[in-house]
Amino acid sequence: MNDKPEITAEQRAQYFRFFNEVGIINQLSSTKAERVMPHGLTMSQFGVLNHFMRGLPPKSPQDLAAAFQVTKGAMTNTLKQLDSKGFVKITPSETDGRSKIVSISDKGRAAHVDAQAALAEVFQDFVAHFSFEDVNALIPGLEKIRIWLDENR
Amino acid sequence: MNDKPEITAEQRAQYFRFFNEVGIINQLSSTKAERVMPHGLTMSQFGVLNHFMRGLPPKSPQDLAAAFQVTKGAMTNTLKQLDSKGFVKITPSETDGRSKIVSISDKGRAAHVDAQAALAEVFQDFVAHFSFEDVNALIPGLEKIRIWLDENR
DNA sequence: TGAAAATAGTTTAACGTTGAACTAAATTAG
DNA sequence: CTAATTTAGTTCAACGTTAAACTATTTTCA
Repeated sequence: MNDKPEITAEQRAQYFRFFNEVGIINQLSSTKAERVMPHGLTMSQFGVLNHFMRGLPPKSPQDLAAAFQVTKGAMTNTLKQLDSKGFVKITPSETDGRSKIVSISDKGRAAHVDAQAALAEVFQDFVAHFSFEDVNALIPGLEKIRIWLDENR
Repeated sequence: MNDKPEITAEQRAQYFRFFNEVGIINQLSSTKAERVMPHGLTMSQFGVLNHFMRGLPPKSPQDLAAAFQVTKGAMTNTLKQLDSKGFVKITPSETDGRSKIVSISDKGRAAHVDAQAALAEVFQDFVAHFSFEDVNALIPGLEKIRIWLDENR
């Protein structure tokens, strides 16, 4: 009938299963983490702080949205809350009147330390059950899939 | 200072990275899939139909919530919409006055066929880029982590 | 058997997300 | 140069989720 690559029903079920597992892991882990987060931080907010704490330079909201693969609207929302807590500095770009530059503040750095500690507590058990090698082995495969999904959305 | 298992900052970053990749994959894939879904089906709704199409017997909302690892409230919401579309039958349990029994309807079966076809279209490219073996290799690791997270929420 | 505890399901508020509509500024082309 | 297009950011409605409060049953056990 057609010459497209065919897969069996069992294989299709396994592909589906992959996305199912990913969905449940995401749901359970972020709920678990957010429950212990200090300063009312969400994982999205923590992600932005974490980004800058990794030594990355100030970025525009647009660049942050791209880095985290969320819409501009979602990033506006996240940044608004970080700003209201004084955890980031947002200044207008000097070279582009449409754009802004986001960087982390000292208060944000302190909050990140607290959040990191809270997360470490939660991940204690996880780390005890899943070795670094176990988790690390999964990352290249996940990364390839994530990149492809990003390029083909 | 303490005798808990210590991990390096680099290792902690990799653990964090794992959950990051999972989060992005989940977000991108479900948005992509939901965009082409027929009958206004969400992935949650499709999941329930799919569950029954795999030949599994009728179940209570509670059992479905457990199977999909969502709260009872979320499952109430999903079932309400499937019911309003006539895709499931919901009848009171005959042995327990608190409980109900959910099963798929003929209309639901037909909708699932349509949805499966729409998904197949979307996954066409994905399947072409990621072999069954690639994806399959990730599942046992993900499953172990999902089970642990479920048991330790 | 009767009171207390557990369980099934619903409802509601709060939240983060998408997608679309919108404003304002910058870039591109005729 | 000016008009059309693109880009950065905001706002808003819709949606699915959690958590918590609630009703109605069932189970436990003293």
